Amino acid sequence: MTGWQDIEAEALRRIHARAWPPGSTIPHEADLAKEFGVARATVNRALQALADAGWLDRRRKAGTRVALHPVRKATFSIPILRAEIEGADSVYGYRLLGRTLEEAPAPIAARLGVAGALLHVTALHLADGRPYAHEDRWVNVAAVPGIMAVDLAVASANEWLVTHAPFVRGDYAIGAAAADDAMAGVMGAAIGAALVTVERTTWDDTAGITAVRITFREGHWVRTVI
Amino acid sequence: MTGWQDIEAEALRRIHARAWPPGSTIPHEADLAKEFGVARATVNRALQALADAGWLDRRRKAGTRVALHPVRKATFSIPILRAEIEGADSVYGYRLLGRTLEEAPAPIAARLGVAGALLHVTALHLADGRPYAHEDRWVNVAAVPGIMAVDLAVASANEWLVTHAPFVRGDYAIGAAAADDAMAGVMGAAIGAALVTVERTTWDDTAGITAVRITFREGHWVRTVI
DNA sequence: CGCGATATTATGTCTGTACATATTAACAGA
DNA sequence: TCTGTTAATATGTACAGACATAATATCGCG
Repeated sequence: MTGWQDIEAEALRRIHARAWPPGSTIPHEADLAKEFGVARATVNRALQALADAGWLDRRRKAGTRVALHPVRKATFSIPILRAEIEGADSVYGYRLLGRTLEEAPAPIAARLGVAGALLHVTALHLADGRPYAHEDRWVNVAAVPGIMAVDLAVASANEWLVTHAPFVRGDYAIGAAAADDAMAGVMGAAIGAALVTVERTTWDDTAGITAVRITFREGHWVRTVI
Repeated sequence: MTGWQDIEAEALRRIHARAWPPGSTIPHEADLAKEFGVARATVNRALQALADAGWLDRRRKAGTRVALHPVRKATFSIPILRAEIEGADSVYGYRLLGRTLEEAPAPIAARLGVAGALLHVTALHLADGRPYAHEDRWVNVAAVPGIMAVDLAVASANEWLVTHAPFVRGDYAIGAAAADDAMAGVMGAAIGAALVTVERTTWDDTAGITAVRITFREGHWVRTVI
């Protein structure tokens, strides 16, 4: 019982065992430092980690309280589709379906905060030669002009953007959409099948970068651990 | 430029500005400490936060490298449905549809690691009197026997479990399901509508606690910021 | 008893030093 | 030139002490 990670684990055990019940104030850092025979800074480090994870609420002077309802979080990594497909031991494939410079629908233009023509890219991502995800993307070429020189028949817009267009904020949503004729056709799904759909928009310091809608194959689930 | 948060912000600015490009090693902590006129521990604290957020990879001796592809994470809070509905300024309502003690389907029994009868609860969560989410839940009564005494006609199983059954791990998945006759009827959705479906299973130290499937109303999206 | 001012105090942060650990660099020998 | 051993070193951690900040406790007065 010497390191901050040991102390973190013991504190978490006491929370789970209800020795420190939800809503209650736990012993002070100085007291816990005495109990464990370590420096106060070491206790502080351990409790900081638990607070970051949502188990504790901490305020100067007010003390440290076990969160009443620990806000449980589910964290999904936003993978590059290639990594996701290859990570499942499948062979990744990519097919560009369309690439135009055109005005985006009003909601997307509003979201990206741009007027004028955007690069519109549609593509298919394959796993073992079969459709895995359909991508429908709008890119603000004023923000990332370099993409105009990229051969999107061989490399997906996302893979290029990940390395050339760092974003400072984004939004992300998961929904469900019924496959219409076109989507059912391109994805090899039943007409009307419920497909997981992800929408993501990213911004850099000054402008919207890209808005994308990804529609996954029938039966796809987005999974994580809590 | 004195506190660890200032240093964190400046480091992040350099990452975004590509002064420290992806894959490259950044200056050593000791050097940055000299540059900023602070203690090395202060630089360490700032870089730790950036590493926790995924911007940096750090190894003893090897130094600190800007993540090649920062793994972006989307973090969703797993709210109590009442809080979610009330948080959207709607009136929360709850209706118990069914409560039985019976054997669970094999996959669920396997997942919870239990044999024998489980408490099976179905319920409807309402927003402004209209269906918001349908809940289909299995509870391992051997793990949480107290639930047998709970009047689930007035309080949802989840609200009781949150305060009485802390879990130490869980899994979480978001998918899409087409509304069949029964679901369309109870949710007031079109038959065949694509509905966002969440499945969650939680375990305590020794056993599975509960497995739940929540089907949201038509048009529901799970949203967060990156 | 209630309110405002002051004192106290628990967490947040910073510093400097020391030691631990994992990784890279350097060196010697085959 | 390659391999194994040793040395050097950058981050990880711990300690002790100090100061800052925000919140609670205490005290005095009307």
